[in-house]
Amino acid sequence: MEYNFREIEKKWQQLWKERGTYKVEIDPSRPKFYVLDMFPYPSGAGLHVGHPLGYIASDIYSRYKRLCGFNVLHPMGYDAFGLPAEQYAIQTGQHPAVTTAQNIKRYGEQLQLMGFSYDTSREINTSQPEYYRWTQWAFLKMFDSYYCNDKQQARPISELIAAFEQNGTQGLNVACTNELSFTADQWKAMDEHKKADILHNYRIAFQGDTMVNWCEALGTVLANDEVINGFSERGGHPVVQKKMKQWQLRVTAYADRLLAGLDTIDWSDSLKEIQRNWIGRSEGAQVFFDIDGLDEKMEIFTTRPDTIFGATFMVIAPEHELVDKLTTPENAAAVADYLEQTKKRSERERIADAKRVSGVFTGGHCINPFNGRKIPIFISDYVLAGYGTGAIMAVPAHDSRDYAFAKHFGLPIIPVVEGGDLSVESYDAKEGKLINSEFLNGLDVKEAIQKMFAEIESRGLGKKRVNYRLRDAIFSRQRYWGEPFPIYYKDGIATPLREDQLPLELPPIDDFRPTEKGEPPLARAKNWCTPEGYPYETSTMPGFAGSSAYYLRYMDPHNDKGLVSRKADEYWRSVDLYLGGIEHATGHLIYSRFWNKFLYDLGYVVEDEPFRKLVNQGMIQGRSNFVYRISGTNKFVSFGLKEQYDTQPIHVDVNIVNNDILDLDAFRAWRPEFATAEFILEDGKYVCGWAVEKMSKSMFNVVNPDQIIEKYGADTFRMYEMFLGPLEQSKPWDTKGIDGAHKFLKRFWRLFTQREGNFMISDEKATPAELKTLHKTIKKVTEDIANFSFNTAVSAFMICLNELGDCNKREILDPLTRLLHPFAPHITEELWTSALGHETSIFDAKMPAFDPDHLVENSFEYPVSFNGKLRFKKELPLGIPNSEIEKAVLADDNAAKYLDGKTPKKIIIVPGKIINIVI
RNA sequence: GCGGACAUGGCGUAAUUGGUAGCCGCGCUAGACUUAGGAUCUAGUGCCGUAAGGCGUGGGGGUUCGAGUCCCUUUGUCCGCACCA
Repeated sequence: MEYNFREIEKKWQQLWKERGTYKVEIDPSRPKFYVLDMFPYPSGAGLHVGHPLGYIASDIYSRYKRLCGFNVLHPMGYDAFGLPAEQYAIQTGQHPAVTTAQNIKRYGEQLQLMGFSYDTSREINTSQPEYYRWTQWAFLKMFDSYYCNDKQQARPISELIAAFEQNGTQGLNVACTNELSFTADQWKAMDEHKKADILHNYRIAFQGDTMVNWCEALGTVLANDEVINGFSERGGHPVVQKKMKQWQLRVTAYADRLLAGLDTIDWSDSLKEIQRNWIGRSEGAQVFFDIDGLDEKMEIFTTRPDTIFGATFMVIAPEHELVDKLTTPENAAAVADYLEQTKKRSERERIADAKRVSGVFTGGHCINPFNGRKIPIFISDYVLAGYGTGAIMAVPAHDSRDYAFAKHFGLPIIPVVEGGDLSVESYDAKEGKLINSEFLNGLDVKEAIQKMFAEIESRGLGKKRVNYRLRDAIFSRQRYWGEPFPIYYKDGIATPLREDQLPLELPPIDDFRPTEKGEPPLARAKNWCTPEGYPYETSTMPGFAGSSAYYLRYMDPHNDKGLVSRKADEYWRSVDLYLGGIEHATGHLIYSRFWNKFLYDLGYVVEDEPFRKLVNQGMIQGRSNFVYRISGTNKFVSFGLKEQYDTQPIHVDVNIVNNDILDLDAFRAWRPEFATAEFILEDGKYVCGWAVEKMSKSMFNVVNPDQIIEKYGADTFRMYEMFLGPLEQSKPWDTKGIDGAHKFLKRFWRLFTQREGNFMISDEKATPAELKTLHKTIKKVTEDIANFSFNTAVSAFMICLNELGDCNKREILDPLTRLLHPFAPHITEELWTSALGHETSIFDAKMPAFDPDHLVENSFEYPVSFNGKLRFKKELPLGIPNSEIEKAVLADDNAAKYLDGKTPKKIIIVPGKIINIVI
């Protein structure tokens, strides 16, 4: 009986569906385990072989945990709002909802083919009102909250209003955009507009002016992580800086907790490091400098207050608010000119000539508060408006950027730390003795920094302060295909809807472009206003909104009373294993943690961190094939001979190439222009060249899982993807090699059917050797799954079959089938019921237990070839003490010769063998 | 520039975590069965050498009885951040 994978896989996928095999419910009698994949954005191209890598790994883990007795939640869904569907709609007029639904259907079919154990009754789709209602709900909660630094917690905004009425801003320690100061009376005297404005300064979801990444081609703003080197992540369009009023989320309020939380979760060090860098915490001092001739002070941030005696000038960002006041009439023209110049330079250009020094003198001066010296104030775009206070004290002797600036403008350079050669470059190191610094002289840098913190505070010049690189998340997009904000404008004041008015559904429109006035497409919607006629917000939420709390929704996907019920949340708690790509390190994985912590503060969820363990699967790249056309002809020369001709490489569809050998007929049929192609072969074959590239249609290197499954079956596909290499590693897809995995399954099948061609299982007792092989495999595979080392687990199965020969004993095959099930669910399910005769699904079986008794080595050998002098091989029974082994070694003739009368210093013994004898 | 990861046969990789380097698979070679095989099975396959033997984990150095593994140095590849004060 042949291994008919097509029939078997179809049969079981059907049965699983009918029986609802993978449906899970809360079950307090069993421990829970939550395994989640980062849900896909359903693109029009469908899945290629790279996408399922993580899904296969998580499915293996889910099934394994289930077989270990856990109640496993393993859901899947779709991140369905997003730019590509909208871009497609602009081009074709097709409503994004329509194309998205089509794509989801296609994805669902493809996923189904791979035999995943998803509870499909929990499937979610972020673009459906039943789902995004809760995204809007969370937004309302954020709008209605501020962050209290003392309590380290989000609190209702009403508390803050009460505090303002009592004491104004007196004694306030809360997260805010700008430090404001007013009394209770002033607060009470403000009108509604003013109060609303002030509150935006404190809300966790708030509106405010900010420099944004504006993408003209897409007609929308983008978050920092959506911009790559000045181009949009999606589409690769240029992005410029622009000041705009935008909805934002006060992620910065959580910076410290986001940082601290990293120590409590089981993520890779490299990923944690990326997040730490992204948050970019730095300790320093806020210092106020007097401005010569002005009443105001210049606030700066520095991590090196110890170098303040070396500050020979100040630099402010072009966008700094004091620019106008500082500029003296004689410098006005030059300053205006410079500002004009920097405005024109896009972010990209600024990055491109990061090394070019540019700047202009304002004419204004600051007074160094420690030595009273007057120092000039410059404007330069190397100081960023968005970081710190947008102003710095420049210490050219100990900061390379300040050094370059000082050299360029001929400014004085005063060393204040010993070391380095200032004629060549600045000395940036954080070590050495202080000089030229009055009371700091002789101190070590680290001591001096601490001393200065104290001095600055005691002299009332400023405070010790922590600064973050992390910015508040810009939360609005001038686009159609996203969640509408549950906000309307009453007399121009942003007003939230009530919770019972949710969801605010996305209205239908038929033209998806921005309006002529440059408003977002939603402005085209008819009656986009409340029943009273107040207009709704026309921008929509960004891509990360819907994916920030989706893991909570899976716990209780049909609840219409809340995002997740307390009961479901208390049972499922948080994701135990999260699988996905590293590309979400600074986007989704930050926002989700923020979102979860916010809900935690409000008491809606019980866990502070959403993803306990996270594994980043590598990316699967494409392996492109090339043919070599002899220039100006329709003749193609095989790879090995191409040097003899003048050729051009041409991408060829990898699906008509097998093991780098071109299928000539298929090639001629591929495209009309190749119908008459001629070939120069080597050894009768046309060998193609190859290269590793991104998997994409234009490279003709997309391998479709459907085709692989059609040819080899899902079980083979699953095993082969795992066998390809370590899960975390990126690697090119190469179909060649899949035969090995397929051969393994055929051999496995044959063990059950080898005699007569029908299933035939022997009830004979297994030999010790067979048991040893079985238990060795159980041990290895179990450990490998726990370590996410699926490639070595697959190897272990192959070794197991090599060792078993044609053993068809139940005592071996029954546990082996269970062990293999997570990897190859269809074939094992079939064999479990048909060949082994079990009545219940193998998915409800138990993982075989590993018994160390069967692993006992039966002999101790010491084949040693040491320095080419000592050679012997003896067998000793295992389990004897080391002293006995040593005695046996000393009694050996060859060893005696080698030792030549000397006593060995040490005999190095590891289980099963002697490694070395040291004289 | 800063931070991180990696480097092993023709290829993907493995190595009990400091203990016989190259497991498993692909590919290749030879053979068996077969009308045929892109099926199956057997044997071989790191490199040089007929062999004995020698050499081998990017290069150089070190620690150790012993290093793919640890340390220093160097080269190369990939990734993250990038004027972050």
